[in-house]
Amino acid sequence: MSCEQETATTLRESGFRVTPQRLLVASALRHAGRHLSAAEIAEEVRAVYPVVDLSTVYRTVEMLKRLHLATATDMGGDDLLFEWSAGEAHHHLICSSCRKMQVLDHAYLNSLAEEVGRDFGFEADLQHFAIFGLCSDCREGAQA
Amino acid sequence: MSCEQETATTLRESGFRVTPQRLLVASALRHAGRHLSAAEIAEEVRAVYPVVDLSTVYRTVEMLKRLHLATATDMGGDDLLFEWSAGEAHHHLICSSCRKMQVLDHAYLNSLAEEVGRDFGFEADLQHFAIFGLCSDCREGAQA
DNA sequence: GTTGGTGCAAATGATTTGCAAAAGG
DNA sequence: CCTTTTGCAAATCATTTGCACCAAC
Repeated sequence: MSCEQETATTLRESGFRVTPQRLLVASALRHAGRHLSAAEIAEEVRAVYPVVDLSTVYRTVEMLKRLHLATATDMGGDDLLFEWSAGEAHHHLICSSCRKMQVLDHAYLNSLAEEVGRDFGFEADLQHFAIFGLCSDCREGAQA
Repeated sequence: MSCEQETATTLRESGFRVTPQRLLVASALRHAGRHLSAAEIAEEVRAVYPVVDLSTVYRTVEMLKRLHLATATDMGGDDLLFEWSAGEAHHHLICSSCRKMQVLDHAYLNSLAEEVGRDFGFEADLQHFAIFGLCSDCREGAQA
C-alpha cells in the first residue's frame, strides 16, 4: 500500500473526507524528514497542486494532530513547526544561546511517561518535546 | 531584607537600573502564587502604580527571565503565563481534553536533567515544564 | 550629564474565522 | 443531494518596535 493510500484509509476510517489537499499535506510532512512550518508545507504542496490556502494547511495539520499522525512543536522560532509522527518518538535539545539543536532519543523520556502514568493515571503525550537550555559549547564559552 | 529590597539588590548587581515598574512587576509575580499573563501583571501593578504599559511588562518579564527570577510557559491558553521562580521548581500535567492542571514535583524531571547533562553536556532549563496529555478522568471517559 | 528605561502609538505577523462556492461520498 | 471542505479575504490579538521624553545613578 502506498503512502497516499495508507493516509487515505486512515482518514476514511476516522470519518474524514479524503481530499487532494489533505493527502498532499500529509505527504509533504511524511517525506520532508524534517520539521516544516505551515508556510513551508504550503510551498511543498503548491509544487504539485498550485492552489492551497494557508488556512487549509492549518486546518489539515490540526486534523493530523488529532489523529496522532503529526506533531506541532514550538522550537523557539517565530512559528510552530510540524513533523510527521511515525515510528519512534524523538525529542530535541535546543540551545537558548546558539540555537543549536540536537536529537534526543525517546528512551530519555520513557521513565517519566511511565511514572506519570503510574502515579497520576495521566497519559502523557510525549511524542515530541523541545527542551531548552545551554549546550556544552555555550557552557564552556560562558565560563571563559 | 524585604522582598522589594531583595529584588532591587539583584537588579543592581546584574547591572540593571532599579525602577518602580520593575519592582512592582516582580512583586506582583512573587506574591501572586499562581501564573499570571502579561495583562494580569499589568492589572496588578496598576492597582498600585496607575500608569504601566504592557510593553514595559513584557520587557521586564523578559529581564526577569534572563535573571532566572521568572519563568514563561505556554500552558495551552491564548497567552504566555509567567510565574515567579523561587525555591523548588515544579511542573504541570495539563489535560488536553478537560484542561485540568495538576502540579508535578520536580523530582520527576531530575533524572532527565541529570542524564542529559551527563550524556550531552547539556544544561537543561527544566524550571517549569508543561506536559500535555489525558488525565485519568478523561481516559476513563474515552473508554466508555 | 549619560545611559538606560518608559509610555505611547503604530506595526507585526502567525493563526483563525465567516462565508459562498466546490467537491466528496 | 447533503455535508464537509476549501479558498478567499478579513479579522484577531498577543507581542514587538520606533521614538521622544524622563528617570536612574
